[in-house]
Parts: sequence; C-alpha cells; structure tokens
Amino acid sequence: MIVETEAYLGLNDLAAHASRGKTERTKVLFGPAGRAYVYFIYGMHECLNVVADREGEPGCVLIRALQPLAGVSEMQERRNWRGPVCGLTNGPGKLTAALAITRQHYGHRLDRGELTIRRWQSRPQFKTAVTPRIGIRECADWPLRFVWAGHPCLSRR
DNA sequence: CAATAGATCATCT
DNA sequence: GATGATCTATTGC
Repeated sequence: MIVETEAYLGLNDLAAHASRGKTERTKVLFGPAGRAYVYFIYGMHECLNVVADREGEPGCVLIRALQPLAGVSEMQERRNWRGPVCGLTNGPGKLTAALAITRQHYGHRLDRGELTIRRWQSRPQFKTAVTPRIGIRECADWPLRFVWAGHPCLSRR
C-alpha cells in the first residue's frame, strides 16, 4: 500500500527530469499514463514513477514509500533484512530493491500484468500531509510531496 | 540526536 | 567532466 508520493510536473517544473525535454531516458514520460518510468540514480539506486498525465504532458508520480501487504518473506530474503518490515520499503531506492524493480521495467504498464498497482478497495481512514519534495534543488519549496500522516513506513516525517 | 562523507555510474553538457 | 528525485555508515556535539 503506497503511503508516500511526490508529483513531478514536467516542462515548468525544473526539478523534473522531463523539464529538459524528451530524451532517451525521459521519453516514456511523454507517452500515455499508467506506465512505469524507472530511472537509475547516484550510481546505485532505481526509482519508480507512474506516468500520470495525458500524452505529450510529461507529469509523473514518484513512489517514495509503501507498506508491504504481501510477499514479505521474499523481500526479506532478497534484501537479507531482519529488521522492521517498513525498513524494506521506506524510501524510493529501497522499495524498488525490495520489489526487484529495475530499469528493465521501464515503460511497463502498471494497470495490468506483473507490476499492477491496485486501487484500494476501501480507503483506510487517515490524514494526509503535504510537504516540499525531498532531495531536490530547483523548486524546493513547491508542496508536492503527499504522505499518509504519521504512517510508520514513511521515508521521513 | 544532527551533520557529513563516501559509494558509484548513467545521463546529459 | 559534472551531476544527481539515495542510502548507509561514521563523525561530532
């Protein structure tokens, strides 16, 4: 269950990869919504985004943290992790490692198939908080990070 | 505790 | 050649 996301708006958002235009890396962002934009960062981490705007408008949503609801033992084994379950997925680079999501999933659909993101059947009761995005320089004050307030799996408060 | 450093490489200039 | 939508370990108070 996804508990922390950030929005990246595209051409006017200088923190967004797509603000510099369409390249081999960013081309999927300019396509239809519901596809995976997976990028490699800092020489060692993969991050997962959902393409989220109409064709030609390169908006996307970075998945920053989630609570595992299934497959926990496989994730623990894959990461050799003996700590709290949220520690597997409380960060954009950590959740992809736990779920074995890599750039080989670039462009894959997220509305069907192996990487399906399911809609919540019933929305849990919780409060939402909005904060600036993490780890960026440009547009550092834009309120585009959305979290389930107080959830234990957040990457930060 | 908070702040900083180091790892490590695809991508873009 | 510089940078970065991160993470972990280490240092310092």
